[in-house]
Amino acid sequence: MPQLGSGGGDDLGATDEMLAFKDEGEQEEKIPENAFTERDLADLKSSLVNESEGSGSPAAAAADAEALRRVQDPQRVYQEKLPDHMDDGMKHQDPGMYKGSAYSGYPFLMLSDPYLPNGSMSPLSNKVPVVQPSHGVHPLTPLIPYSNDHFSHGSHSPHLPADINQKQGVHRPSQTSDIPGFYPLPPGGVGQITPSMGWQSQSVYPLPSCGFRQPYSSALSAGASFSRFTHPLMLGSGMHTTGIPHPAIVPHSGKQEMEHYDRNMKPQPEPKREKEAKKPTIKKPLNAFMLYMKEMRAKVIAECTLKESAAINQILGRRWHALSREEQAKYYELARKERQLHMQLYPGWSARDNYGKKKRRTREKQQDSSSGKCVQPGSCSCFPAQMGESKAVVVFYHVCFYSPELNYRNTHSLFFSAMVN
DNA sequence: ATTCCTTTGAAGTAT
DNA sequence: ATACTTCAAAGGAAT
Repeated sequence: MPQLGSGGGDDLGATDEMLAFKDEGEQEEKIPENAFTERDLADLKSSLVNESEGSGSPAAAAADAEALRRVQDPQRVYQEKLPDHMDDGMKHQDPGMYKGSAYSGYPFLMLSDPYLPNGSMSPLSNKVPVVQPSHGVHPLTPLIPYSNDHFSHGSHSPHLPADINQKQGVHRPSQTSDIPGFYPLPPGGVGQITPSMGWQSQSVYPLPSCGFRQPYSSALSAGASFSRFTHPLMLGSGMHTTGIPHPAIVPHSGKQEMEHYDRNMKPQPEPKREKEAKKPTIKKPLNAFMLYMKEMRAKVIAECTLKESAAINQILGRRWHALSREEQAKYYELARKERQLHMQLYPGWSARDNYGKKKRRTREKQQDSSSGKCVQPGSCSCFPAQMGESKAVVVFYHVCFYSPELNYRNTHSLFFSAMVN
């Protein structure tokens, strides 16, 4: 049986990479996993103050921008340094977005230019192992679903094809034979989830925020919450087609549909078409960082007075980078299993299925601002021009820059010319 | 009521 | 092959 972390032939895990961030200036010293540094707080609070103090004046706006830049520098530094510290095969994301700002020292005058495909289920779906899927489990705590006990006792299930074709003609990454090992089916098909042993028993999902106000032990709370807390989604439509509720399945678009599902089977006089349109959405499996956030968010909230998720997430991002390889490996492994389980449960599902379900103003903004084609940064055109009786060589630059810190994109044209007789 | 913000990673699309 | 985009969670803030 394939071993965890063997990596051999595991396409799914191929993208699980470790990050080693050990050389980021001030963060060189490793931040203990459970220690919320005062610097985190200070940074965050100062950033919040800076943001809130902004006024409409240009000077203040500049100050805000600078403050924002300072606050976000750590992340940018990480991004910039990422390639230097990636392990083999590490994917580098959005490098361009975080490259040095074009602001500094700009020497020129600038002329601004204005899972349930068709309801079909794989045969696997009726054979969901009892092992709690990671979706339903607080990923950190228990790790229970992924404990060695579960894996080591698993027998290779004949029900699970080594390679699942998820969509017609679409070859998804091969399911490796270790999947059954992760989610073993007890001999004799005992592994089927019964209505009483489904996702309800797991509380991956956050307790009410007030529950985090007290000193918090993730292991304790998560473990203790197994039977006491039920994810709200599970009350409604978070059901797998097998009848197995799964946190990844949520009503298509939030509360309204939730209400629809919550009304305990009351027949809703809806047009058939509308009903079809409201198929529950199968969420993406959580990646390593998301799993980490789920676990650590509560701690961070408990350790500071911050509530804003954006601020919390900044801290979590920094702490994530401060984790050791081993610590991160734990989450990468969890995430890998999440994906594997997700693939088993929703063989035909694709992340694309959820595309376009979020309306984003930023997307529109970006499209607007980039609608005037962003010329290749640094591109230069040089052409002779006729100016009266003289000729001029005009060098024309289009400089396109984008500042992620300021969420500002602009294209500038600049030129200089030399008269040639 | 809806979207934004903010993070990283996976997976999708576009070139 | 590479670059870029979208979404996953969270919840206060902004629209």
